[in-house]
Amino acid sequence: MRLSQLFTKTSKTAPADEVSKNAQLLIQAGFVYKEMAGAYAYLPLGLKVVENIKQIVREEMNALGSNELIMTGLQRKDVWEKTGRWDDETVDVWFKSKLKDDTEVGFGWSHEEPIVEMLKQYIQSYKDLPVSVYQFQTKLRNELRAKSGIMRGREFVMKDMYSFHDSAESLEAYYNQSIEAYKRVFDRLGIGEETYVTFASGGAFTKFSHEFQTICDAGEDVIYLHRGKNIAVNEEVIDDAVKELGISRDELEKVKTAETGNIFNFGTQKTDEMGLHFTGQDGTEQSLYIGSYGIGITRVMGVIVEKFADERGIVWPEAVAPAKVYLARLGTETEVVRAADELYNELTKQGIGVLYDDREEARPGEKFADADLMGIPYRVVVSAKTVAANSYEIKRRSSNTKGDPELVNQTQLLKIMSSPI
RNA sequence: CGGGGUGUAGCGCAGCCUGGUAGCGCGCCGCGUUCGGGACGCGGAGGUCGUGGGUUCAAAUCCCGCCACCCCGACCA
Repeated sequence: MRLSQLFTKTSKTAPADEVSKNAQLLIQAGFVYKEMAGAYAYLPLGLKVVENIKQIVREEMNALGSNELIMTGLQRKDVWEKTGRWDDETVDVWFKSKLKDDTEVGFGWSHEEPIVEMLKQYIQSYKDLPVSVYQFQTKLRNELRAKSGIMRGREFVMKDMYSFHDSAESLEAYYNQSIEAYKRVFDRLGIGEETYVTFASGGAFTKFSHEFQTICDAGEDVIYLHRGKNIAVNEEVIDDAVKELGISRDELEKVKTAETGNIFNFGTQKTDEMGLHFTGQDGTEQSLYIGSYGIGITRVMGVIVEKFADERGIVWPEAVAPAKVYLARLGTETEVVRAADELYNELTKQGIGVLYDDREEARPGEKFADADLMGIPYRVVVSAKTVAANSYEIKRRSSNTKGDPELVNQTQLLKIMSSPI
């Protein structure tokens, strides 16, 4: 992508009405636009990040044998009434409206009930099971108060997966597989080491559910952590968990975290309430077991910004960055332009994402500052100097890599660029 | 939803206390000089001062209502 064609601009000043680091930087760098409190539009660069995160999640969900689909934003009242969750007293985040003929409809804050209802049409026999489906959906929740930028909004993108089984054992096996899949997701997103499978309140069927909690000061949760034993417990169930797991509270470290994912065993309650059954091998009607598995896509994006940003701006892990390299062209001399264009074409041809700063009016300092603010992993400079030396200058963005920019030839550059993430 | 704070140019702000021609920086447009870490000079454009009402000869400024945004708390199957 050429910056000269990108309509967004960076700003030297952070927006005054945002306090959270993620919203400030994402707005400053032109990744998101705030439409209203708790609702952000994703601009080209921000959208690229969202899509990169989604793609990683998609690959891992597909590897679990799950089927991607997309449910509707508008939802039926009667479907939710079956489980008593249409009631505003029970679910206090509903956005509701009416059709022209006065039929009440809800805006999807979750999709469990509609998916169960939908699957009644397709699941009748044990031969149809197990089934796993997932989607990336914009969830709409009428939160009393939006906060923390894109980490806690009224409109956000979530991956939600649901699995359906003919036995508790089948569900449990899949549940455990999904834990491993989630770990791979967070590893690939670059926050695996800081994300803990955490015991949390379970609900009707199991004593505990599992949350994926990422250490983050801007998060809303508090967990108790034993890094050595890799045990994490949400504050809300700490007393129960200490008893259950036979650990002492004193050996646990208290840390602030953001809930980036959660998985939940529903047992058969919801399918029974909604009348989703199957015929077993013995010809009798039996109850289905459901698991539900969420990952907050846009929240993950916010957490990544919060965790890695430094005083110069965002620092994206390579796997989610909107581009792998920021190509800064300094100068407008014919040979400089030619060299930069050629490199841009070559990198693009090789499938390497490039943000090409071909702006004629921007001075070097401005380009460097933008490269830093946008958090692109590599910065490559093409200038009269580098052309004369028949080389390119390359520098990593990440704050933990020290050292000045180095000059490399095209072969070396391409080798670095195509190296595994 | 309770408490607190803030709304003035695209962005960041001053002006309000003490009413009297709406200002600064960044950004934007034009010309010139510059050109490796957000350059400089000259010229220029851009404003329902959140909104509705009230007081006054006169309101960005004083009073009342409303709206929006932010923070703390509560809430977060």
